[in-house]
Amino acid sequence: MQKRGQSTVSNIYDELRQAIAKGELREGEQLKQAAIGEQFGVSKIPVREALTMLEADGFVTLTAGKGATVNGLSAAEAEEIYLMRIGLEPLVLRHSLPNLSVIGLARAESILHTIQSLDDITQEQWHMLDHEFHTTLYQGSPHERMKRTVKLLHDNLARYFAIYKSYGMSFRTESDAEHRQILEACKAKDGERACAILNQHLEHGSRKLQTFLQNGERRNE
Amino acid sequence: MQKRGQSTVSNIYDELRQAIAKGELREGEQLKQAAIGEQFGVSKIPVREALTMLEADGFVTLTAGKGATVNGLSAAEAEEIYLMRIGLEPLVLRHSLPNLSVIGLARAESILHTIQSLDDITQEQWHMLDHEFHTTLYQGSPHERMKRTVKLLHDNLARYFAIYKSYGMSFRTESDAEHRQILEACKAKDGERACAILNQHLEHGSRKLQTFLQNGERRNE
DNA sequence: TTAGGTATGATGGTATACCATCATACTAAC
DNA sequence: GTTAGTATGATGGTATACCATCATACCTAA
Repeated sequence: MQKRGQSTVSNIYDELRQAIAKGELREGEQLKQAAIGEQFGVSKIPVREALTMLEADGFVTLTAGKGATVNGLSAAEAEEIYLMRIGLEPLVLRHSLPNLSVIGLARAESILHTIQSLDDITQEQWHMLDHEFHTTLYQGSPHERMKRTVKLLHDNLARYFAIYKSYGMSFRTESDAEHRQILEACKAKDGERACAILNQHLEHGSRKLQTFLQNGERRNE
Repeated sequence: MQKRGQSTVSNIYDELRQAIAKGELREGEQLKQAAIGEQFGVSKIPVREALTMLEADGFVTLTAGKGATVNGLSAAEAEEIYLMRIGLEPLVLRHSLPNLSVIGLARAESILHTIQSLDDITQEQWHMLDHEFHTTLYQGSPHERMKRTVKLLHDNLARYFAIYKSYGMSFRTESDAEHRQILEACKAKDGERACAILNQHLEHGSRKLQTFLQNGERRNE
């Protein structure tokens, strides 16, 4: 029953979350406890706990007597998530910067290199590396709660990135350029500047996503 | 967070959260599922779900094989919560302001009157009214996710306010004065100014709480 | 033919039961 | 007397079982 180290519940949680992020589970789809339990070879109990956690994290909605349904996506929600990122991430970065080690900066740099060296990169990979880059810069911050919230926001955004065939190469190059600028400011320990660019970076990301959400070609439908 | 009707689970969740907020359950205390279940006349299953939610909301920690323990309080966490409020609430207020109805403003004003008219007010009452005031001003915002997060932050802060015999009348009067200034700026639809004062208001709140956490007299211990 | 009601099946919610694990205490041996 | 090992009880985790509720489809009656 017990998979080494990881608990049953978090396994189910991870699998379901990935399935939702990848769009394998469509919006509005009902998640049936018995079916999921059978799929994982467990009973409904751990499934219910995983669903409860998914609700807390904003991926599904539990309605009494009707079970869990996958939350829908909307341009408004995407904008809101970016707004929260704008509110929180510059603060995290600013508090992280003084404690950011040379090693951390080097790791961030290597992530940027990885992104640029990979010519043919999937949307998923790119988004993961993007997340990794930001997270690395935040590692100096002692604010675990904020970082957890930020991670959740990134995870929720992943769904939006996933539903597009191509997110536009132009966006990526612009984004990567901003990443580099942020990194340079961090190296120079210029918190003011780093935050300003990060802010801009997020504003740009938000706007780009909005235009895609209005004009872009959906992957599923 | 979780509404899910007035189900058994949310009842347990609410009761436990209140008990934690009031300090009836001390930090580090182990929450035994069987005992809680018996107390509510239910089995462990709904209790476990309530505990899962409490963990998601930051009140307890679930460790595999050891159950749930009440999270500790720390000056660092209090500061972090205020930092998140500073990051988020001005944004919410700014987006709420254009949609804020006259009725909403009137309600906020009446809350201020209530606070000032009540001479002998408990810490709990004051904190609830404070929360109510802020929430009312945010009601014009369409950003449900942000508002949910902000509410969580307020709820977590409630624990810190609860552990002190008196939170200091001087703080309250200063805070109330700032409330009024915020309200006036909102009435004038001056978002810039309202946000600036709100920011200051939160900074002050954070600093006051910090000094109390370092010097204040604990209620329990 | 249509509408309404009932029956049946599916699904969610919760209690009971069982097992694994951890902590604690007691006993035995050095 | 102290320490280590084992046994027992407490507790958490999960499966099974049962019940309530909701949806759907079929049947009956107007």
